[in-house]
Amino acid sequence: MARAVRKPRFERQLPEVRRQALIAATIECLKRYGHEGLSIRTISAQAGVSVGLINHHFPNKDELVAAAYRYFNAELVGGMQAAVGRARATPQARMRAFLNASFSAPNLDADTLAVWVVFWGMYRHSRPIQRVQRDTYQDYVRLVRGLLLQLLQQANGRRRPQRSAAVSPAELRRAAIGLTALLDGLWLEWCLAPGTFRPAEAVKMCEVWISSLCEHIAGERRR
Amino acid sequence: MARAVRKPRFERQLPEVRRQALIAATIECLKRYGHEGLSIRTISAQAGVSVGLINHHFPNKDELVAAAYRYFNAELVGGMQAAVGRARATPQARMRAFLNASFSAPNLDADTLAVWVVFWGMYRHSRPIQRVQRDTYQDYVRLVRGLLLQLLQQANGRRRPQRSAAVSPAELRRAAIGLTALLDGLWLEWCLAPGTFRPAEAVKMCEVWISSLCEHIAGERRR
DNA sequence: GCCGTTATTGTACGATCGTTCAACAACGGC
DNA sequence: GCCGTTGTTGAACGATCGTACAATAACGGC
Repeated sequence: MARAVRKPRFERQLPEVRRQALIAATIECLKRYGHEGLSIRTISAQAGVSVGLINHHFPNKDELVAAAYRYFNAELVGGMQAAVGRARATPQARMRAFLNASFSAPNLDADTLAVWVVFWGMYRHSRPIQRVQRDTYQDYVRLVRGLLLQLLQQANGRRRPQRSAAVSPAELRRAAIGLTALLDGLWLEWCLAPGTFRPAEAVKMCEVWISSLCEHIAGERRR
Repeated sequence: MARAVRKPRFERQLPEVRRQALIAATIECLKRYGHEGLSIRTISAQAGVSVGLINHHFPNKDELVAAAYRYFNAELVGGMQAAVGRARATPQARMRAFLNASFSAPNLDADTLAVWVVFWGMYRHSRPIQRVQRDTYQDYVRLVRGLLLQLLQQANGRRRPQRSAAVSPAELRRAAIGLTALLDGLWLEWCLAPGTFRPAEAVKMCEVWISSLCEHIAGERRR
């Protein structure tokens, strides 16, 4: 009888790989069990490792959660940037790609909202979470402002082709605030009650809002 | 020497009074410590009572938290209705009162947002919280739709005074979805970063959005 | 095939959690 | 002033939490 091949009790992984697996397990636990899923034992069971391993790769639980938050943020912003990058190079097409990505999976999902909400709930009392927020939020703001700036400059240029198509920082600021609010609000509403409207309606509402914004700014300029 | 007046070790309260005090303490703990403030010991300390008293007035912690959520919701909706009730009886004045109340204390407050966020985080996994949400959210929706209906009917009536000023349910539905989204989004943004714009700007943005909505609907009708 | 490195395990510890419950005491009724 | 009702206390319980740590074993280098 051939000697049985002894199966290893566990498999060693590169720290980088294991860290990422633990981060993924953390997010999965948040989706499944909400805030109560954020325990060392729940996460390690989800990842298929022992309780002690987490503290070998992360100094403590807060840092693991912060790393998961960082990854979650990066996934969102990265997905958005990629969607915009795949679109045609016109301001309209880029903005439409951004809106479509905002109102489709994996962003438009009740599980995803649940994860965000738990992270937000920690924001005020967790230093690591605050650090991640500060680092990553700027990327998102830059993306939105960039898309809006292109659109507004074009709208200005069409109305006043002979002059500079500059858009004032104040105008851009207000436009970004408004669009972000409408976007987040619609996204929130849909995730909380998915049946009440279709994602395409949300995209349409944002586009209507943007176009009326372009007209308004151009109108102000002509005075 | 006069006999010292023995000070009572504690004061008995009517169950109604004590329950309300425990609810207030729960909300206060949420404001101060976030999700981690939601422990029996933290809450009882905040209320100045012993750990055992909570389970004398509430069957368990979840029911106390749900009662706090119910109270928090009722405070919001009640405050809004009162603000609208104090306004002049014109649709514009009522809507403006609603918007002003939305973008001022106690609603527009980072502490308040923190409390909401913790409640939202429990929504998917706590039956009692779901029950409260179902009971109270309808009141808010009814208020917003009522205010919008008045405005839209008036806008319709002015454009077509000779005919019925009816507003289709589909139009009202879309209007309510959009206004709620813009409102919530702006409210969220302000609470997260209070410095970026003034509350009055938020009110103005909502009013601009509503007026363009009125024009749009009236325009559709004229075709 | 042995060895050193280190990823991994699993027990153990102290703290804190929600809940229970017997004892206590405040206060109204008489 | 005594009594019954019951709001209130605080110790105790078992469960679960995050973390520490010594033992283990997988795997690459030689």
